[in-house]
Amino acid sequence: MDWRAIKFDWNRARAFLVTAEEGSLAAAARALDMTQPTLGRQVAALEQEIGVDLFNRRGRGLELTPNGMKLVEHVRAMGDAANRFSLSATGKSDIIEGNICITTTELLATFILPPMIQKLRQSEPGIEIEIISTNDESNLNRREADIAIRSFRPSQQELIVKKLYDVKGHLYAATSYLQRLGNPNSIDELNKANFIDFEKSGRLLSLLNAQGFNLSSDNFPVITKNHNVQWELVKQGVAICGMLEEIGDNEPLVERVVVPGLVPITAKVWIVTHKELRTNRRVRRVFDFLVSEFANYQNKYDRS
Amino acid sequence: MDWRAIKFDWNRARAFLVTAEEGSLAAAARALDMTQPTLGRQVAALEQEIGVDLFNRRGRGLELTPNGMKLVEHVRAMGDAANRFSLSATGKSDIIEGNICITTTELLATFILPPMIQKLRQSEPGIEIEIISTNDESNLNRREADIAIRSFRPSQQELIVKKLYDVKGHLYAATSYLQRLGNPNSIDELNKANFIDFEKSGRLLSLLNAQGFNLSSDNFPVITKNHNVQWELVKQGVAICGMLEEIGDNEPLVERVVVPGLVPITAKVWIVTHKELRTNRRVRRVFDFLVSEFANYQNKYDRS
DNA sequence: CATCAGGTATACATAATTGTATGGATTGGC
DNA sequence: GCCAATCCATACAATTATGTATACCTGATG
Repeated sequence: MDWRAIKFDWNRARAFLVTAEEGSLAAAARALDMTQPTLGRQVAALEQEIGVDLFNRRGRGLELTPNGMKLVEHVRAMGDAANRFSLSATGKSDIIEGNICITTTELLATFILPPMIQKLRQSEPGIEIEIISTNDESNLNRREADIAIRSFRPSQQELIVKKLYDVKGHLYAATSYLQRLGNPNSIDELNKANFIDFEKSGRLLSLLNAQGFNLSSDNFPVITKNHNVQWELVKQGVAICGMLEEIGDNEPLVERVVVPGLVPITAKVWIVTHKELRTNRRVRRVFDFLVSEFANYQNKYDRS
Repeated sequence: MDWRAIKFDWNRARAFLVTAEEGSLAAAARALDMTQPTLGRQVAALEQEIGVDLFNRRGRGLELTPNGMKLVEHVRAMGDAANRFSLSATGKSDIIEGNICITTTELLATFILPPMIQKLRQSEPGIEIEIISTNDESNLNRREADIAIRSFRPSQQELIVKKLYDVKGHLYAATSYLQRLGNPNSIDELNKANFIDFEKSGRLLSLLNAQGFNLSSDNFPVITKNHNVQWELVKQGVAICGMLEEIGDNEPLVERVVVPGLVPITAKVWIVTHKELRTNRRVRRVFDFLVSEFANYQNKYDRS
């Protein structure tokens, strides 16, 4: 067999791929933990090697040429295969030391995960933990994380999913704020209150209106995706927001908003990992640990 | 987007792939024009990076571990994509300078191609030519060559095929050898002659027996795939072999074996290139040049 | 059982790649 | 129309990967 077509520097293909996807050399360099000159040189070397202009240098970032757009398909295929390789390789590794990346919501990352991670670090000092706190869905097939903890069952195939616990939440407000509202005693009275939503589309809005509220966007003067910010605003008496029962009940500055007809918010929390990774000792250790910790957490809370 | 899974050194994946396919680090190094220590270090680094043993070091060569066998599937996919990338990239290149690899039979490479290449080199000094002279079928999809000139239509898809010329051949023998045989005048008399075949399976044998000969393997005391060797043996009066009409007729040491009922050997010669390469200026230049040269060649010979 | 061919691993010098620092250029906002 | 931010290209130093030479190992062969 001959390998003429394979002799080229594959790292240059990688540089091409990431640069094309990220849109600029600088962004690609950040993504790959390299420097912009390095990426620039790799891409330039690839262009010279194959004799094809891949990008048009524009003031702001780079732009794929028509040829580049066709060729990026192939390096994307390489990247997909590289992903599968990496995924499968990690699954077959049996060394316990190393990095584990967990992605979860800001709520869980802030209020629930930290003590668990502390405990895990003590029992497994060789495992380094990286937590990506984002409310965006992440793609485990691309190994954006090893383990995800989400409040929905992911749609992707090839994943292992397990229910962690049933989360229960309520509306909370600062005592001072409720007093200012005149201690509302019905849903109707709450219709003039202010709430904090995650996004303009109004997730909380539609949830509450489904329960008999009659809210409009006027009731949501503050919008932030960041749960911590939400919570601080509520503690300061700015508005009302939803919060996990166990967190809200333990915060002295706030109290549950209790009116007839208002039912608790419930959701399920799932832990997810890629099928391939389940066979990795390190991933399995963390996965099982979290499952067990969340079981303890739920039991402890249910009893109290 | 995150690129955790893609950050690893892709050249190490390439080293893994070629080593697995070739069976040893040394062979892989030869295939990639690198040195064995380099390949060894790359593979070792990959093994350490992913924490998986890919090969068992054995005295003679390396042997894939079970994990390695599974993982090589993915790097093979990377390699296939790399192939497609390379193929497509070369097709989109518009620089005329560079290397072109032509594979053809020993016969054509020795007797017909050289003057054409000489002429091409003069008109296109920027194009470097590499000629692979082998009677084995080569795989253009894997870019073992850019252009192939063969006496059969290749079965592979994605190829561009064009008939170059009709080749005519005869049996030739040294005058001295024919005298020793008593200047045979019939096929029957030739049945006691010696011939030279390409391989043990007996391509020439079956060809001649189909024409009324009654030959066995005893008639083929010398077997060599190498046409040059065949031809030299014939000139020395060792045996009879087939040869292109225009070459044989111009060789004073030999003469056509002419007996009643013996018909010329005919075949078609095809030029082949990959579809993607046809759009490459360099390949197209050489391709078109060869088509035109072979047309001239056939005309010139037909008139004489 | 000795020899030889082919293969792998290591030491060291060399070559190539990478990072740092910096200049120049373009875009978007005020 | 200017300023700030962002990005690309280049010079030089530091790091890293590579090749050469060589020792050592294994399996085939006579």
